[in-house]
Amino acid sequence: MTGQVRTVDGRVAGRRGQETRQKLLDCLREMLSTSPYRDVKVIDVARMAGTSPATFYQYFPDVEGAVLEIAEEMAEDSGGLKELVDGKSWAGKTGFTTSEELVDGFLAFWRKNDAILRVVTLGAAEGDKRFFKIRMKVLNSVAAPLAEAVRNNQGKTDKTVEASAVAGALVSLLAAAAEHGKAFTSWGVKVKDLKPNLALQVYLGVTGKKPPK
Amino acid sequence: MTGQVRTVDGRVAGRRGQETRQKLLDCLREMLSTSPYRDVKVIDVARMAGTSPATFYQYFPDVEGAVLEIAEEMAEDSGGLKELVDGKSWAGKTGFTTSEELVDGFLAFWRKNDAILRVVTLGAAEGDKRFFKIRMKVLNSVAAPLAEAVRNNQGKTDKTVEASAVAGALVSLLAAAAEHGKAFTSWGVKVKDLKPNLALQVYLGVTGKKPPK
DNA sequence: ACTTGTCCTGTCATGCCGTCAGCTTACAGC
DNA sequence: GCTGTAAGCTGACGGCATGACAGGACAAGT
Repeated sequence: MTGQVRTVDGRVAGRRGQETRQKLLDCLREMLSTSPYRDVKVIDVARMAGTSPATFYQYFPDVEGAVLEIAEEMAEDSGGLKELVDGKSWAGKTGFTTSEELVDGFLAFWRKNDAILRVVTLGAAEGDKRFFKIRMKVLNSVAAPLAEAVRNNQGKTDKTVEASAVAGALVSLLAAAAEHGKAFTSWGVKVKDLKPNLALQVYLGVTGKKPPK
Repeated sequence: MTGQVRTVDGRVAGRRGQETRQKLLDCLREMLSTSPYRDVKVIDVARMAGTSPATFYQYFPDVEGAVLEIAEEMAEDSGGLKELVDGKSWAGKTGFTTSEELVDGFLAFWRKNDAILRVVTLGAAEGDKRFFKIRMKVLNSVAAPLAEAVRNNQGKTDKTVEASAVAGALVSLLAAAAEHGKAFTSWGVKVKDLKPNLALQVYLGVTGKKPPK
């Protein structure tokens, strides 16, 4: 699908070129997690990678372009989140374990990619379609199978559109908790209680029942 | 409380100075809602205000400093959100109306200030304490009275800490919906259904019961 | 050794950042 | 009206980031 990796001016990148390119992406990633997005400069990334700004511009149109690259890579990676829901049981105690593992996995994924996800979230909020699409891909990797679970476990009274809405709300809540965990602790939620609380919310949303003790 | 407005180098600002300062803030606000945060430049703000970059630096240390100013102003303004909850009844149909009006008011506030709130949210996520504090002030203007409502309307079994947690989760959901409304519509939630759905969630969270039809 | 195509950097023009000295304006005291 | 003082603003400057280009370094094949 992707064809070959190409430079900005259309040349195909060879082995050495791809290494340099990757190194730049890695350094940018590192940079994003240590500096505010607004302060990330091409020259700093290039320096960190032991190369020159000109080299950076051979492979990426600008910082945003390179960020999109990283974000797309992460979005691919987010496909693995599906396995946290797909084919899992939501019955009784097993169901609550499913919920706990989902919360755990989701938060872990977010924490691992928090720097890049911050930028993606900002871009999406600013109305950039490319970032929006990437964000939806990540959220949908959980929301889609979760909606399916809701459909299978909720009563038959609700319409199909409700299931997606419930799943969306739950995923939004998880994302908010992952991105602003500190807000919850300042609301009196102890760090160790955050995951159980979220797991409870998810279980309630999917099954509509209180979990077994 | 605030004392006088001062320039960066310590002079007190007079009438004309305050006007210029305010004009710069207004233009920055405008700028933020039309350009990505990363691309907002001092020189553009100054040009738009019909002044020079040097003047900008007389009143603000940098773009971030000016943004903080706007954000603090907005945080003050957010105090009005309290009235959406304080002294309202959560009983029966009236209760659901309370919930609807809360959702409506919150979303309206967020929409009105969405540009600055995006930046505040980013800053908070990046770990900046000043932005975090401002964000908490906005969220708490709803979360605090909402927690009180939860305590008054939920059963007596739950501990006090739970009420804050529930209120926090609800407010987080509202913020997510306000900031990423498009995500919900792409999950099949029609624009006109978003507010009723949120109102339902809030009502459920506060009272623990389904609303009367 | 020579050729070819990839890869990187030195250099340059441009433009923004952030600071300073110094000019203008407002105003209070006389 | 004159003058001193502080407020208000800007031109100009060194410094740095951006983005483009030409040309040198390098690897691989002939």
